[in-house]
Amino acid sequence: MFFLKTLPSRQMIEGYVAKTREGDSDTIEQALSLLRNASLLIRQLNTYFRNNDFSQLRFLVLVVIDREPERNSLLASELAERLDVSRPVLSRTLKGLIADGLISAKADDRDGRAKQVSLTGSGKQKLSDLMPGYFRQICFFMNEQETEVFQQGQY
Amino acid sequence: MFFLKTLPSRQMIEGYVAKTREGDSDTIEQALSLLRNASLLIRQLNTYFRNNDFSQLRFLVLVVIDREPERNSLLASELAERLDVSRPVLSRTLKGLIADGLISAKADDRDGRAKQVSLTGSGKQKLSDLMPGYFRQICFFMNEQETEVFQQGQY
DNA sequence: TCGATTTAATTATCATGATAACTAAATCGA
DNA sequence: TCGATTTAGTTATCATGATAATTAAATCGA
Repeated sequence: MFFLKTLPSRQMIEGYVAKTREGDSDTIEQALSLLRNASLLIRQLNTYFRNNDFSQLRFLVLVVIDREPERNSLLASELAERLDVSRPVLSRTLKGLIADGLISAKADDRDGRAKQVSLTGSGKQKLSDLMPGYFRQICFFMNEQETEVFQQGQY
Repeated sequence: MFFLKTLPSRQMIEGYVAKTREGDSDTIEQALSLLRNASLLIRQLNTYFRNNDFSQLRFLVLVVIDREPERNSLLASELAERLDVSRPVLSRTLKGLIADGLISAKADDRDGRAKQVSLTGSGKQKLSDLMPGYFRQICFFMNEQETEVFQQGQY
C-alpha cells in the first residue's frame, strides 16, 4: 500500500529531483500515480472481501486452483509458485480454507511431503458467488478513475 | 497488495466475464495489470526501506511534514488527514519516529488535546539520505516495466 | 548405499495494518 | 452555562503480512 492521499505537486517533485540529481520528474509522477491508484483499488477490493467474510488472498487461492486447465488439483508448492506470498502465509491460508470446507487436501501419492489441494463444491460456489461483485468493484473503480485522474494525464 | 504472479489469460477473463455477465474484459485486464505492477513496485520500495532500517510509512510521514509550505510543524491530526492510515497506526509510527529522534512533538498552545509535530535535524538528514535511493528504485522499476509489460499494452 | 543436500511444509515469532473502546479536551446548543 | 456531542489522541486487541528455524521426505553423488 501507498498511503499518501495527495501526491506531491509537480513543483515539489522537480525540487526533489533537482536536489537529489536522481530520476526524472515525469517518471516519478507516473509511478506515484500508479501506486496511489492501485492502493485505492486494493482498499476497495479488500473492503469488498471483508464485507463477504473473505479475503483477497483466499479468493486468489480459489481462482488459481480453478483456472488450472485439465486439472482439478494443485500441489501446495505449485500454489506457492503462482502466488506472491510467503510459504507460511500460504500454509495458514490453506488451513483456514480447509477448515471452512472450501478446499480439500490430501497427501500426494508420489511425494510424502507434498499436498494435493482441490476445490470442494462450496469452494466452487464461493468463487462464483464472489466473482460478479469482484468485477463490479473493479469496473466501478475504473470508471470513476476515468472521469478523474486518468483524464488529467496523470496516469 | 495483489498476489497473483501471472495474470489470468485474456481467454480466462472473457470466460469469467461471460459467466458473470458483469464488467468488460478490457477494463478487468487493465485493472489487474495496474494492481500487479503497483504491487511489484511496492515490494521493491518496501525492500529498499527495510534495507535502510526504515519503512515506507515512516518515510511518508517525514515527506508530509517536510513538504508543508510556510510551516515547520503539523498537527498529528493534519498528518492523519494527509495519510491514508488509521489513527492508531499513525500514533504508533509517530512514537517510533520520536524515539529515534527524527521528529519532535510538543503540546499545541491552543488545543490541549493536539500535538505539534516537526522534523528534527536528523529527521531532515534521514529524508535527504533516503530520497535519492527512493527515486532510483522508482526509475529503475519504471524502466524495467517499459521494456516488458507496458509495451505490450497491458497497462 | 548412505551421508549431505535439497525440497515441502509447518511452527514460532515478529511487524505492521485494522477496529473497538477509552480518556480527555473542546465545542455546540437549549 | 452546563449537559451532550464532537474531536484528538491512545490503549487493547486482532488480522495478516514477513523471516528464521524446524521436521521430514526426497534426491544427489562419492
